Amino acid sequence: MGKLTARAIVERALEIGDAEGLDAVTIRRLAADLGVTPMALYWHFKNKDQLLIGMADHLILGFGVKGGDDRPWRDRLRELVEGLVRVLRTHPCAKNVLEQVDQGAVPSFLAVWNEALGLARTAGFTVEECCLISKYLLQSAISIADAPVHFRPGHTSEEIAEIVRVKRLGLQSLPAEKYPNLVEMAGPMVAGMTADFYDSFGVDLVVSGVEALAARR
Amino acid sequence: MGKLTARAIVERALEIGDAEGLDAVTIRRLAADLGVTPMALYWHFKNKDQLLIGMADHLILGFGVKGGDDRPWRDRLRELVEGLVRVLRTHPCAKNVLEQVDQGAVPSFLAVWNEALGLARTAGFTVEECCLISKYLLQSAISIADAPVHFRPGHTSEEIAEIVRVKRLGLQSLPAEKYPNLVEMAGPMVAGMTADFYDSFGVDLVVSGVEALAARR
DNA sequence: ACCTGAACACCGTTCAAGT
DNA sequence: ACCTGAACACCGTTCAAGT
Repeated sequence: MGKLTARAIVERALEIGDAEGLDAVTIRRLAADLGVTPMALYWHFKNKDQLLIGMADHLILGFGVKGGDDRPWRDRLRELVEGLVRVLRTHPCAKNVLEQVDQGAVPSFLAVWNEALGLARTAGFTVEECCLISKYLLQSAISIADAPVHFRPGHTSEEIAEIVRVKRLGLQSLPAEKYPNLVEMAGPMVAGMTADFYDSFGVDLVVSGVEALAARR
Repeated sequence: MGKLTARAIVERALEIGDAEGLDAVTIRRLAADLGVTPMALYWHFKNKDQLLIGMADHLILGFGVKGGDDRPWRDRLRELVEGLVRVLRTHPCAKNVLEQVDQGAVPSFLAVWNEALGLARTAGFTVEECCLISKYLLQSAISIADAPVHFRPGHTSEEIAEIVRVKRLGLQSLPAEKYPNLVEMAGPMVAGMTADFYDSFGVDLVVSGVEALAARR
């Protein structure tokens, strides 16, 4: 039968987190799902923080950083952000996991960070600027990947439609004289767009900022 | 004596969160600090989520959104992001609070969001683009405001120096062949920079992206 | 209106013990 | 090496009751 391994634990934890939210990922609940005592998990992970780090690492491992090639840094930067967004997008709880974790303790995240640093460096920025830019790039990818309600798996389309409806009503019932733009754009705001739009326009937005500053020096 | 009011509760909660981290903000701990029974808080806030919303609202209330004036949207956009960053910077737990909260339930946050939407609209973006851009702008401001260790109040400079030292060692002891850039730049990476650098360069980065895309249409 | 007391169902985690 | 059992110190929250 499925042996209790660190990997199996992490994967089950991600399933729960994706389907029911990260709050549902509890040592006790997770153990019950795995048919095991809560304490059994402590043999594989020192504590819950380490489990979360394991989850974060597993998330990003799906995105293998391909090291140096000889294309211009703009292309490689765009590819990095696009790839990261695409991978994170497959897990609804990705943003939550990465927020709760000490990112410096996640090996696969460090690999991406290292790559971003290198790219910024070859773009000609100062060391301090590279630090800020690399952090900013990863953070932006995470927030862009944090999809609106629609893409969540594990929900029927009726459930999703209902969630969207409630959210839209919430915005539309706001005082229109205080938040005119929000009320007016409530529909599109809440509707979310296709993942493609997010990927291309969102990534454009982030990458363009870096390119603009690079061109300015 | 200081009466128990929603405002007093929120302010005490923010003090605890800033000084000891948001995890330390617990209904029971907060009540104890206020010299009151845990249940007393439930009269003023329906549950802990509402308390967090109150905290988030209090954070951003310090930043009054000044509505329409006639300057070009670029200037107003930059001012918006700068102002938001500056206000959030005063509270170490700001990012954490805003992450945990349903931002659509925070009135003062909605006001900023509404303003950002309007600015994006006058910049000539489509409705969908405005939605993405406004979310992105606020999210970026939050992440830029999330200062490196240095600015934290409530710590002596020795304590801060120690924290930085540990963090730097953590990076430097990484395998240099796997994360060459991280190891090399560990110093500046962890050192953090002056708030001014963050404010100007960070805000530049974000705003430049929007400007570049606006110019492209 | 505003607060307390006692209770409930949950947490993460430790520690000794089993195989 | 890998897992269990019992216990500890915490949570958020409800509900009835006090003033």
